[in-house]
Amino acid sequence: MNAQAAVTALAALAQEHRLALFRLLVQAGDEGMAAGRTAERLGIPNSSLSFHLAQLNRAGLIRQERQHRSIIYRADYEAMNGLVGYLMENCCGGDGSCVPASATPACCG
Amino acid sequence: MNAQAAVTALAALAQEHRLALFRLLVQAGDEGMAAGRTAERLGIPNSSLSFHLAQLNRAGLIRQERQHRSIIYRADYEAMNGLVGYLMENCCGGDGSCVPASATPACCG
DNA sequence: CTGATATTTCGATAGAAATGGAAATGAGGA
DNA sequence: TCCTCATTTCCATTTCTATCGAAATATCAG
Repeated sequence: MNAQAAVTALAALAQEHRLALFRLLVQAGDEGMAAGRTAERLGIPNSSLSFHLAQLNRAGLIRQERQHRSIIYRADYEAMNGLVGYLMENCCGGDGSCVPASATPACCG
Repeated sequence: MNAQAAVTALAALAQEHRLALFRLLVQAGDEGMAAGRTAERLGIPNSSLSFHLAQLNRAGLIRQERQHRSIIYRADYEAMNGLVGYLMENCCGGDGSCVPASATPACCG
């Protein structure tokens, strides 16, 4: 994770619909969710949703996979963990007095 | 942490200079850093820096305290932890199969 | 091939955010 | 009080972003 990638990821998340979308996928887990289904759940037009999915994808926060006629989206947990780690990097001077390395945040890792 | 607050916080971090600024303060720890000193470190004009500090402050990610003629800024670790927790909330369906509650990310908490 | 379904691309409009110099504000020292 | 230092506010300009209907693309079933 570098500054540029982190800014891109944070910008992708810094929008009402995209944040809801990402959390929806985080909570959906391995199973993921089809694009159309997320549009239903969030109540926004398909074209808007597609735009937001593209942003999250470009930021590396989600992955897509075609399944029959649908495209299934999944959260990329590794990317999320990397972003969180970047924010907390060397917290309080990085002398280890603050957070033990073992407590580094990680989901599904 | 709610969606609105999270979007505000993420938007505050989704900018090259503000992200660098926030990480600088995270790494500075309890001691914090004066506004002018952060401008020096980041090499940006005071007026720009002040704008960015205000954004982070409005988002609740940093705190300020006057000390003599300077204003010392500090990262708000609790806010950061709250934001991270919000992103990971109910990860993978929230059945606990993914992240044990004890591994919830936390810095200085 | 034809029709149906799922998703993305296009395009125009409207709104929000970053920038930095100059001036204003606020606090402390002599 | 007067001066200096630290920080913020103001302002105009420029650039980036969200929105969503309509049309285009892609996959599959029959």
